[in-house]
Amino acid sequence: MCAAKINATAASLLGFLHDGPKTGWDLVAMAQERIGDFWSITQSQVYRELTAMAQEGLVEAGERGPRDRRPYSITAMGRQRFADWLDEDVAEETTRFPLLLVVMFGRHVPRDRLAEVVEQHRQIHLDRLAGYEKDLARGPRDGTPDPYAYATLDFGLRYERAVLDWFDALPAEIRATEPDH
Amino acid sequence: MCAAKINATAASLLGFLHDGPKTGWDLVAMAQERIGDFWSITQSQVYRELTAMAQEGLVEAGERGPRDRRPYSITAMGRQRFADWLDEDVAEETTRFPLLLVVMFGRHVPRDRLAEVVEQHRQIHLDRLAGYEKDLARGPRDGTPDPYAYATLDFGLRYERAVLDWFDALPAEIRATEPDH
DNA sequence: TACCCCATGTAATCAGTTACATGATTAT
DNA sequence: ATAATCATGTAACTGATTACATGGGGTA
Repeated sequence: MCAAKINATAASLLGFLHDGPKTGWDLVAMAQERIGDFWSITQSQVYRELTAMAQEGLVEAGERGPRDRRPYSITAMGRQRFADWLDEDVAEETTRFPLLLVVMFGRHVPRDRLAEVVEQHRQIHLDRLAGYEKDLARGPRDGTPDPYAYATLDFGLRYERAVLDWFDALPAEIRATEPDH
Repeated sequence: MCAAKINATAASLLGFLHDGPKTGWDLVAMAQERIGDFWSITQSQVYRELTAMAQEGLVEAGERGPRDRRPYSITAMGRQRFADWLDEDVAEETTRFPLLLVVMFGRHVPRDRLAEVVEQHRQIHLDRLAGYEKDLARGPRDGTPDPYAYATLDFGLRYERAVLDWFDALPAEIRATEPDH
């Protein structure tokens, strides 16, 4: 009942808790901001993992503060388990890209509809790229450069640029609406 | 109890069934080959979805053939539901990239370990790119060019190239092992 | 006082993964 | 005969998502 492997979501929470106690609410916001672009976490998960980790002794709940805020801090066991997680094999990324499904089944999709969907998603990626570029321009949150955070941002930038290049290279069958005449 | 929304996995199966009856086994292989790179499907899921869709009347099970092969064919209702699915909003892609978590928490990772993990994954992406390039060189499976399949392959190529460029641009703190002297 | 945001938590469901059990057919 | 592969299916579990319920605290 002790050395159960933790999952990446729980590990992330432990990672954030290295910087000091945080409430579930804080962790949700923090995860959204710092890893939300490549690791989605919901509020439900956070509270569940915190409860579970508290039971295992990886984190400790502190006194409830105003508005029922309950800060959790990481324990020595929690640090150990986080280090263990870092020592395990790192899984490959999983991508599930519904748009590519629609494209693959493109011959069953009315041409105008396909072009519409494609254009919608191109816009999404344009917006995401713009967001990343704004983050880049703003620089590190606390002024001190963090090569690790920068590297993940750089990934986002390169990814979105690659996706946009892909959109631009799509053939007319997929990208353009039927000429009307 | 009728118009329940189908999920993307079920929709994909319906998509494949447009080309004629297929068994669960066939569908697993087909999905792996044609959409496996951006939509993972397990054998368990396929059989479960087929059973469920049969109950809803979206597919019909045929006679069992040799080796208990049981071909499913799509029904009119199935075609309709597939078309409905194509008409819904297409969800954004979800990416879960454990390596980026490790990088983000890089300051808690021993330097050599970090470099090791990074190198392992660079190799994975090199291999994937090589695989895609081979697919590209081989051309369409049945000789007839398919712009839709080509577009998804093109995505894979661009994605892997972008990831590799990212690896190459990583700073020494992340990519290089400690110089020993 | 009324309203909005902060904050925690539960319930229900859906989706995905792993592992296993079973038997048929083909090839050696 | 036996091993490998084809083929279907179930069980158990883990993880992720959505929706909802509850109440505190600050502000207009």
